Amino acid sequence: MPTKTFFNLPKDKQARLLEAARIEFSRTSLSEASIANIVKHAEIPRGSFYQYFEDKEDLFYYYFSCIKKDNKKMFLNAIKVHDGDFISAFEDYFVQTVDLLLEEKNQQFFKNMFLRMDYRASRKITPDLIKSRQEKHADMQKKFIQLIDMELLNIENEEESEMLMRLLMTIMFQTIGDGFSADLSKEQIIQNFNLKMKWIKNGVYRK
Amino acid sequence: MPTKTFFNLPKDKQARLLEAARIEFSRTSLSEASIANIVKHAEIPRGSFYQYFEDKEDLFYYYFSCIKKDNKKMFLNAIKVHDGDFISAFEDYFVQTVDLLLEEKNQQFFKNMFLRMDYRASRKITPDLIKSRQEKHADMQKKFIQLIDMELLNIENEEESEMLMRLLMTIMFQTIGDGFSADLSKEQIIQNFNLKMKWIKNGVYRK
DNA sequence: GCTAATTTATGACACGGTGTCATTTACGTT
DNA sequence: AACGTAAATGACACCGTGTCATAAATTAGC
Repeated sequence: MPTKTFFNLPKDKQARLLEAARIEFSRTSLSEASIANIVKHAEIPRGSFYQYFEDKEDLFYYYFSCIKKDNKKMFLNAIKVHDGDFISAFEDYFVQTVDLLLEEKNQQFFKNMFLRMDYRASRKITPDLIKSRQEKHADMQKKFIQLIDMELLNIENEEESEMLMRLLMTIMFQTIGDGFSADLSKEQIIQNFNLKMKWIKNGVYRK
Repeated sequence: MPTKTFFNLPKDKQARLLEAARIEFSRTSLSEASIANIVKHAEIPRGSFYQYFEDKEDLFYYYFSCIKKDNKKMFLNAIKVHDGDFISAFEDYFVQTVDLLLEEKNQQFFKNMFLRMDYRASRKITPDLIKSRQEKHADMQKKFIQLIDMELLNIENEEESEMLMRLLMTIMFQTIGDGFSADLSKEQIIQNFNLKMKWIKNGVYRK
C-alpha cells in the first residue's frame, strides 16, 4: 500500500504517478520495469518515489487495484443472477473479466501481468471467496457460501468448494494467458473457455 | 544450451558447475539467483561462466534438463500401459512426476521453480506431445496420437486434444504448486489431484 | 508574525548485479 | 620450438536499487 504521504499529494501528482505506472508496466513486466523510468515519466525525483511507495511492486499492485473492478462483488452478484448455480456464475464472471482485461487502455498492462505472473503472484490476486487467511472477511464468506446451491454440485464439504473455486480460477488464468500469448480475439478466448467448462461440467469421458 | 567449450571441459569441472547450479537455484528463484554466487560455489572465474553459458537462464534450463526424466517417453509408456486411456495415463504420469519432484536432493530446486514459474516458463517446460511448433517431432506426435483411444473421450479433433492435454498440465502444475506452497505430503498432493481428476472425468454437476 | 517542530522533497551515493573485452595462458600441430 | 587457435581470466563499464544527509516546505504554538 502507498503511504499516507502519497494520499496527501495533489491529485494531479498522484495521477501522474499512476499514468507513469501504466506506461512502464505496459512496456514490460513487473520484474523488468525500472523505477528510473517511472520517475522520469512522472517527473518526480527518485527519492520521492520511496516517500510514497515501498518499491515497484507496491506501485504495481496499487495500480492494479485501481483499475480492477471489485471481483468479489462481481462474483457475488453473478451467483444471485444465476440462482446459486456456481458454475454458470463463474462463466458469467469470466466473460466480465475478459471484457475488463481487453479494454484498450490497459490491455498491454494485463498482457504483461498475465504472461509474467508466477504461482505466488497468482495467489495474491486470486480473490478468496470461500476460505481466507484473514478473519475479517468471515462474514462475507458465510454469505457467499449460503448463496451457492450445493444440490447442483458433486461437492462434499467446504474444502472441496475451495478447491473447485481455485481450479476454476486456474482454468481462467490459463485461458487468459493463452489468449494473450496467441493474441486471440475475445470470442476465441471465450470459446476456448467454454470448451474447458464443458469438460468440467459433464466430464471428458464419453457416456 | 551450453557451448561446445562447456562439453569439452573435464567432467569434474562440469560437475562442479552443475552442483553450484543446484545450490544456488535451491537457495532462491531463477530471477533472484546470482551468477556471482554460482561462480563462487563452482570456484571458477566469472569470465569463464560466460564462456560456457549464455546467461543464468541457460544454466538453469540445462540443469533442469539434466535432472528431469524424459517426460515424453514416460507419458508414451503410460499410454501403452493403460491401453490408450489418456486420462488414466495422465494420472500415472502425475504420480511419477511428483515422485521425481519430491526426491530429497532436488526438492528445494523444484519448489523454487514451481512457485516462481510464470506462464511463459511453464510453456517452455511443457512437453508438446500433440502439437509442436517444431516439425522435427511430427513423427513422434503421430505415433502418440495413434496410441490414444479416442473412443473413450468427448473430443472432436486434434485442436481439442491439444487443449485437453494443456488443461491437464495446468491442473498438474497448480496441484504441485499448492503442494509446495503448503508443504503437503506426497499423499495429500496425490489426493488433491485425484479429486480434480474426478471432476474432469465425470463432471462436477450432480447427476 | 515569528520561530520551532514536524513533515516532505531531493539527488548524490554505496552497493550489488550483469555482460564484455583486452590480455594472458594452455594446447595441439607442423 | 614456433605458430596458431581455443580457452581462461578479472578488471571494468554500465545499470538498477534503496538509503541518507540535507534542504525546503508546511504546520503548530505563542
